[in-house]
Formats: sequence, structure tokens, C-alpha cells
Amino acid sequence: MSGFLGTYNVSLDDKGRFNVPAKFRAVLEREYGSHLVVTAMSHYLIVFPQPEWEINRERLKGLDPFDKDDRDKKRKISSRAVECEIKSGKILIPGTHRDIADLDKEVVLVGSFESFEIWSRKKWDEIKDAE
Amino acid sequence: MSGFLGTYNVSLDDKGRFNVPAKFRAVLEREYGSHLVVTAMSHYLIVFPQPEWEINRERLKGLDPFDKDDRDKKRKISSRAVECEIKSGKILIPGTHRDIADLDKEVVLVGSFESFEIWSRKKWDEIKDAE
DNA sequence: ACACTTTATGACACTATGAGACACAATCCT
DNA sequence: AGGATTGTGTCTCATAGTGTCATAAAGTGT
Repeated sequence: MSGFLGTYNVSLDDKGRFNVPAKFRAVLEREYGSHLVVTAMSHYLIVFPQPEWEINRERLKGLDPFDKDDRDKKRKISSRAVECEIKSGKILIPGTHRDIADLDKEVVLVGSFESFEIWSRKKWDEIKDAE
Repeated sequence: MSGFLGTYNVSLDDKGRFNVPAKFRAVLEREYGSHLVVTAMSHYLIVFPQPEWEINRERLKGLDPFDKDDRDKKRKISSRAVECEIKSGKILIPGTHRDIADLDKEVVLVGSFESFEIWSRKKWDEIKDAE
């Protein structure tokens, strides 16, 4: 109902996974499912439940695969995304995406209603009070 | 479900093949099959699963065979297309097409929902951050 | 405040994946 | 035919990803 709320400090295990906080897990179980799409912004990642992501995708369906502008538009979105799944309560962020967002052990999850974000603790500390 | 997503650095073996990333392979197995059509754009290749290619072909059928622009577009697409198949988990890009896209050892696969693209690492690095 | 339940961390063994290599088959080219 | 080039099957190894458990920490009810 109320979506992803709050800020959580979590830590990645030796393989780059983290436990989804119980509150977030509850949202996923109630409203969505275990399939997620993670997309990279410059300094952080956004995690969409698959059904939310699907809404974006629908808008891109009609585009012409042989038209340059249409392709560019699609590529920009799809190239930075990756499908993930919650397995044994954990999510693995692929290495490529960990690198983009510069994640090390300490990361911060930030709820944003129908999606949530993943920040490195360092970057988050820098921006959280700014504005 | 969500099509080809993400960016993968892969390397061609001594014969010009590459392993299809597991995520892409899963999409192909779930939604399409192992038959592909590869077509060359100016600086990269586009790989369509055969069923997707068929859909686009239907679209091109609507074009006017006596209109110059329409003919040009059709010719451009058909003349540079080639059928490929995944064999032992790998795709071989024919030499002709490797040349067109200027592929050497390091290539980048870029998902684009119902198709994916093959770039030389060099070209990709040039354009990936550009707008 | 206590026992009990749930949640998060870290560790470890195991599996899957992608790179590279090599032998072999098919095709092409005079 | 013979040799070069192009394509195919298969194997090994390092690394990335997965399942599971023990322990620690946090949260819940009485």
C-alpha cells in the first residue's frame, strides 16, 4: 500500500549480496514479487519491482528498431538496467553495477515509494544533508 | 519478460565467436529460440531473435515498392542481414559482419529490449556517455 | 526485564559462467 | 588435389554467483 519508505544501512557479503530489509521484503511480497530490475544512475542504483518497470517498458514498445533516434532512446534505458531476483532473501548486485555506483561493503537503501535506491554509504553521507 | 537488458563486455575467441551471456541466453530460451538474425548498422550490429525479425519484416511489407526512400530502407536492412544460430552456447559473427562493425577481440553487447547490439569496445566507449 | 521470535551478518562449500585453447570439419580458391 | 581460411565441438581454469548455516543483533509480547 504505502510503498518503500525509510533509510537502511546494510552491508554486502563477500559476494556482493545484501539482505533485503524486512520492511522492503514485506512490500515486495504484498504488492509485487521477487523479480526486480536494477538500473544505474551516475552515483547510485534504482531498484524497481518488475511490474513497475514494465510500465516504463510499455512506453517504448512501439518504437522503430531501424530508426536511429528510437534506438538511441531505447538503448539509453536498457543498457543501464539489469534483471535481478531475490534469492534466499538476498539480492546480488552484479559486479558491473556495483562498480558504476561505486559500492563497497557499506551501502544505504533509500525508499522512494514504488522503487528504492542503493547508495554507497560514502556518497550518501555526502548528499543526504546537502540541498 | 523484460527482454535484453544490460551491458556486457565479452571477448571473441580465436575464431570470432563469443559466449552469449547467461542473462541473454535465458531470455532467448524463455521467449524465443536459438535462431537469430544479425544486421549491420553503420557502426554496430543488431541481433534479433528470429521471431522479432519476423515482426519487423511484416512492418516493412507495408512499404511502397515503387517509392525510392522506401526501397532504400528495405534494401539497406535486407542486404546487410545474415542468419545466425547459437551453437554450444556461442554465436559466431561472420567475418564480413565483423569487418563492417570493426570488431576486434573486445566487444560490448548492449541490450535493447527485444533485440541487442554488438559494438566494438572502442566505438562503444566513444558513444556511451555522449548524448 | 525476561524469554522468544525475527532479522541481519559473515562464512563456507558448491555450482555456473566466460575466457581461452586446441583439435577437427567444412568450405573456398586456384 | 592441396593448402588456406572459416567454422564447430569440447575441455580446462579462474572467477562470479548461489544455497545454507551459525552466530549476533534487534524487535515483540507478556
